[in-house]
Amino acid sequence: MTQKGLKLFFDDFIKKNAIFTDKKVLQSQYIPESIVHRDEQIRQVANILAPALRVEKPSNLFIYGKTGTGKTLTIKYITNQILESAKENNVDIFTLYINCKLKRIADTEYRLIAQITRQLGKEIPPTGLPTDEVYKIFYSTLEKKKTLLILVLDEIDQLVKKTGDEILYNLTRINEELKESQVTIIGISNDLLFIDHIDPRVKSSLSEEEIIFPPYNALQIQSILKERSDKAFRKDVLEGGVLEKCAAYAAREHGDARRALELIRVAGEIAERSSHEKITIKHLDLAEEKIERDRLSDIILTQPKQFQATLYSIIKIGNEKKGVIFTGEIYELYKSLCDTVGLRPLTQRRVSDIICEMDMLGIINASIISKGRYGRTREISLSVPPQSIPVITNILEEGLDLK
DNA sequence: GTCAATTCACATGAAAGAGACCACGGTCTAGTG
DNA sequence: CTAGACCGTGGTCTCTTTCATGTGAATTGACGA
Repeated sequence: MTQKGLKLFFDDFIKKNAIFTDKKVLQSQYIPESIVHRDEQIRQVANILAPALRVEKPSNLFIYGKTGTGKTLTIKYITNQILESAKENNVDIFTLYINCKLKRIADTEYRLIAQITRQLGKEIPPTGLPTDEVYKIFYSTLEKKKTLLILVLDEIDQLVKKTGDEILYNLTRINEELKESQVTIIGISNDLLFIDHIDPRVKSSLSEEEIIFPPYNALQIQSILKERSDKAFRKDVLEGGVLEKCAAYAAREHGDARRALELIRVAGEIAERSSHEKITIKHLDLAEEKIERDRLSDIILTQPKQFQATLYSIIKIGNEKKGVIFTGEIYELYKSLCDTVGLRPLTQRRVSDIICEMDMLGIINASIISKGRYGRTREISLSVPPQSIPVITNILEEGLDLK
């Protein structure tokens, strides 16, 4: 494209009838003015948190629900509202929202406490201090504030899975240590069985109240999509059936509204880029493919070489022989691959874990089977759509310098 | 034929080590008046 | 005399290894009918 051509391109871009009117409505951080299909949950949460406005400590609260069922959205919405009323009535409330899954921010005990303290306005070095020192600093800054802190810990199950439930025990004991301030904890978890796996003492004090967010059904997702897309898109850009199909996709995945919104947004982007005036079902299919592909290459690129080598081995074996693959085969190929690439091979123990991680990430399907006399192993198959395999192979070969 | 013991090929768990990163306090060094 | 460089100690964090233990059904082999 010449430079003059570029100017034309941009001019053209502006003139063209944009598909979006307000794209951010479809992004996951967006908080709408009203939340549909969650009246009951909102009422319950509001009831539980309302005492805060009278400076009484609300009960700790635990919220369960699969991804994309509006947990985070609802909590953010309600805490915002509470803050507003608190401001009007001159009540001293502080709310903090922390996502425990964020890497290098709040995914260990130290980091979580440090992050909370930072948000309270006290700088804490990212490492180097003993953990109980950080606790002390946290207590004293909170004590100085003399406030009621509502602490929202999103994806708390991830944190506990990684670091153990000691941290929860410490958190629930905060109030015993504090005189001037109080803390209410709201835990949000995707894992419905999570609470059964933690220490009973912690359990009783942490989940004084429990609320479950059920998945949306296809109809509900449809109306959510309808409402958002009315704001996000220019009128009549959605071809008939697109919304319905999009909702159906998402309902299939345990009613994940976030996914549905992402899907329709990406479909819109694809349509816009290919200068279509309307979003069709074809765009939707393309969008689904693109999302999956982006997700995969994102995962692969951010993983260490060892992970890539293992995945490459799996793909290679999968190409050569149809059907299922076993851990032993992968490890053998992986070892020789390390030899050719000049990588120090990891132990089988570690590779076994890597395979398990891949399963979690949804790149492969692994299930443990026993072949009786012939041992016990994982039965592995790729769960990547076949058309993506060449793309992935390319990425891997590049990452591993195999060309 | 039946049934318990054996056996395979890993899975899974726990603990601990290596190496990167970092804060803190003490000591050394060079520059300044 | 003092600010800044430098060093040692002690801490966290991630990735990994080492060692130990667990596991489920095909196979084996003893046993009795």
